[in-house]
Amino acid sequence: MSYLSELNSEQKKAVLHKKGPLLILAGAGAGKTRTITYRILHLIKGGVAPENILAVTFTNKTAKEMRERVLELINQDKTLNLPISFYTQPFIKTFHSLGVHILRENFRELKILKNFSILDKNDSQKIIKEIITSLELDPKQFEPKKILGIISRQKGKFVTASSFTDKISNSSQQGNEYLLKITARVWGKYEDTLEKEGSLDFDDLLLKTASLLQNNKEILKKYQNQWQQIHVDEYQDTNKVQYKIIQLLSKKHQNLCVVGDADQNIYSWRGANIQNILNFEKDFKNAETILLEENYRSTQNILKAANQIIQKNLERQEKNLFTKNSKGEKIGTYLAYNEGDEANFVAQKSKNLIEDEKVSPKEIAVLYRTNFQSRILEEAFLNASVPYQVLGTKFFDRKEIKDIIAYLKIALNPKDLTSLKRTINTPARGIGKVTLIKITTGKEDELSPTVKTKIQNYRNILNKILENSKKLKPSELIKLIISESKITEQYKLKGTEDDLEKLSNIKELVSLAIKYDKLPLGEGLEKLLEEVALSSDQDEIDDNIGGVKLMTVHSAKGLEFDYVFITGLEDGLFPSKMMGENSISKEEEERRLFYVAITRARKKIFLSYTSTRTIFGSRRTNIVSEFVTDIDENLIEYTDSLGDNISQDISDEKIEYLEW
DNA sequence: TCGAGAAGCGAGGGC
DNA sequence: CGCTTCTCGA
Repeated sequence: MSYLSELNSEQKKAVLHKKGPLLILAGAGAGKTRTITYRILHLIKGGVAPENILAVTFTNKTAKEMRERVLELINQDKTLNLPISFYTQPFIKTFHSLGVHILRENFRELKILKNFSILDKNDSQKIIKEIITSLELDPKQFEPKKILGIISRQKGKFVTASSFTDKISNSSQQGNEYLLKITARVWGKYEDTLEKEGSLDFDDLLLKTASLLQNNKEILKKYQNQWQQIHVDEYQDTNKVQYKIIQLLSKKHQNLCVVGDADQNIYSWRGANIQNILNFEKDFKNAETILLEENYRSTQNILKAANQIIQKNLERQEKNLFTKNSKGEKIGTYLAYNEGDEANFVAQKSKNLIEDEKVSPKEIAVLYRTNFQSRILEEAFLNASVPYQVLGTKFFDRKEIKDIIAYLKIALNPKDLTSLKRTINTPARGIGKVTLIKITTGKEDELSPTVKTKIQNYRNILNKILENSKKLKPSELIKLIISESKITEQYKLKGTEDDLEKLSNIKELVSLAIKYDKLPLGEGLEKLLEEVALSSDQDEIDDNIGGVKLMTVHSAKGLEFDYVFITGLEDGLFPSKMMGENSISKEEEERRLFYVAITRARKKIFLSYTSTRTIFGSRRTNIVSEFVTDIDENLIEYTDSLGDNISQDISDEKIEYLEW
């Protein structure tokens, strides 16, 4: 039982908990991953079959790490002699891939295509826009993004298109009544389109799973028996539908272990329902609650600052993180003239850390509230020749990659009109808008012979891909797509830097596909497309590249670094203040977001802010974020542009300094 | 149908 | 300021 000695008493309690609901409230850096993985090991050692264990996370990265860690623990354990194969592993997945798994296994019951396409947000938005136009409405007045946002939020609350229509006609809505009515109409058509195309959007992956489990006792029973021990990570970020899935699956055996931290609920805007974690003890009878408050990650100073920040929130479960780590360095702050100055400071300070203090670049993170802040930072890192990696420009979102993937998607799902539209004239084949309309509305005989030939050529390409999709391995199939579609030729013509990058991305796609080659034919392609659809920003992190990581605070959730820069700490930017959104709960969520940012750091934090910043081409004068002034003075030091402590010089003028 | 150039518009966080 | 959409001529 040596592994138990590696745990503190509370962690041990959680690991030893055998039956019934368990709520683990784990502060940042309190070892929750460790607790879950050890718990899974302990269950297996106690005789639970690995395949009866389910663990659900939010990102692929966490799922993958957890899976690897569990397998490692199992393999290390001398007393266990389990033949662990792919099919007898604990099932450790993200919510969305769990959904995909269940939906594919039950496609007949659901009357959906086995190889349904998964739409990303862009695809969905395009469809919404087309519908708005087709209803002879102005997409500028009824913004597709906004309407999709409403739909997505509703879907996350277990509302369907028809129940939404009922809901809005029954309620005496004020003001936005008209928008909601339009939304209901658009939504109905949107669902029709998805059904016709054999596609599901992100929300469907969860929503359809939940309703399947709710409406079909037999199927539910099967999964309840399959997964007798269920774990959920980041429980504070689950929405109503995810809650339902978990509640149904755990209903029979009642062995549900959820881990979370209400202070790190930062996704309410996409439906995360903080009540799920606050009400756990009410929802699941006889639940045991364990509090993990010892932090193993950060210095005392960092933790003190974090506690000071979060204590200002009213809606929270009282909890106080402590650490046995050393006091550590003070929190650095830098006041910049403008965003360029700020970026140079960050890049320069990083350079110093790397060169003078031998810090590994990958142990440094630069965080910001919004993605547009990354541009100038990236520029500064480039100029300073400091290796870096920007998260947020997803590989699978690049045009050249999406184009090739669209060909693949058609191979699996010929009804996928979204992918057809994407590929039919990529690369340019002289098939334009008018032709496309004629094809999709069945007026093909009206086309001229030359156009008909062009269409036929395109169809020949598709057929060839379709035939070969049953014979070739994923990477081979992609090579075939590239050669048949002649997609790379346009990039080979001029050979600009941009083109060369696209070509190398395409090469990378081929090598990325190789890892699916060893799976059974068909399944490999399926899994590849699943990765494409469900990959997240965090999954882009490549520790082999090893540069300084630049990312939003949201993407940094769950990660940790020795050195963390938190930039743009200006009132209105962070905390972000969007028009018409100044509720208390929004303010508290911004605060939680800052709390997440701070608790990423092990050794040292730098806070930076600028007195002027150019946004949308216009210059703005800022005042410092309340988050900076909320931290006790004696935890803070003031830094000059080289990162040297200048607190002494500045202490006299400090008040002015903070109030410009 | 295509591509260049002009014009207009919009700017949060993400599986 | 940068991206998308629109417009127009070839």
